[in-house]
Amino acid sequence: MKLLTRSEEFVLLAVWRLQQDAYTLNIRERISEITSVEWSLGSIFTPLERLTRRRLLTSILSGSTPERGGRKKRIYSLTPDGKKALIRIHRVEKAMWSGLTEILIRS
Amino acid sequence: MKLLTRSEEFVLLAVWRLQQDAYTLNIRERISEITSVEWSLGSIFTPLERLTRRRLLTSILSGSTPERGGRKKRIYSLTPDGKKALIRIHRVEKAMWSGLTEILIRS
DNA sequence: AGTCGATTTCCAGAAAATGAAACAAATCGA
DNA sequence: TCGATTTGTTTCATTTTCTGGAAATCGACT
Repeated sequence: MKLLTRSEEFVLLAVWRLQQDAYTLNIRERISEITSVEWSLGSIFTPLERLTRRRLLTSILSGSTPERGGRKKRIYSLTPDGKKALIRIHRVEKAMWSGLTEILIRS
Repeated sequence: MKLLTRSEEFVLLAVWRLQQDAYTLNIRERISEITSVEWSLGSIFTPLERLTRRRLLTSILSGSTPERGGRKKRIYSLTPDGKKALIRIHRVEKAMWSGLTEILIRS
């Protein structure tokens, strides 16, 4: 199985963190905040779609909220495979950085 | 400035770790080992080229070794910008994972 | 010269990322 | 009720990256 790309990883992490608030616009905002980079809608929606197709994510259409413009949101959530993929990339990243962190940052 | 892609990150880390032994074939082997995934030559060479073009890496042609077939290797090394990029992605990853690591792995 | 082996470099097709625009549905106010 | 406004999703064309494999290099050996 392939490793997650960067945006796949970020999208999965944001979904995990946002729980029942995990819909496209929120996910994008969260990722933009944390990375200090502007992410366009396409850059979030494309991986969301792909991850759903591969069954690392599922989604349901929520009821609409009574705010102005508050239409139905598509709420995403992690599948067991999504969690596994996150755990795997986390392990690989850790191994890849092992021993280098302190040295690099001090140098 | 853009964030590093996954393969860019891995390539930079491998170069950093391998020091004077950081040439294409070695880099590929190292990354394949740690990730448990087969990386083709193209998958390593392409980011090496791109990172060099962007001045996150430099390279020199080493003297050849006296083994049979031992032609000159191209040895890569990190530039200050390369180190900065690594530090940056590390910070972002840390923020992105903050608080989630234990929960995810236990769940 | 010819062959072998280590290594680099090129290339074409596939996949992913990007930015912008189109589409949809709910609310509000005149 | 109708149009303007707001929140949200989806589509699309273009560019950038990734991928696997094949070709080109070049030193060493015979």
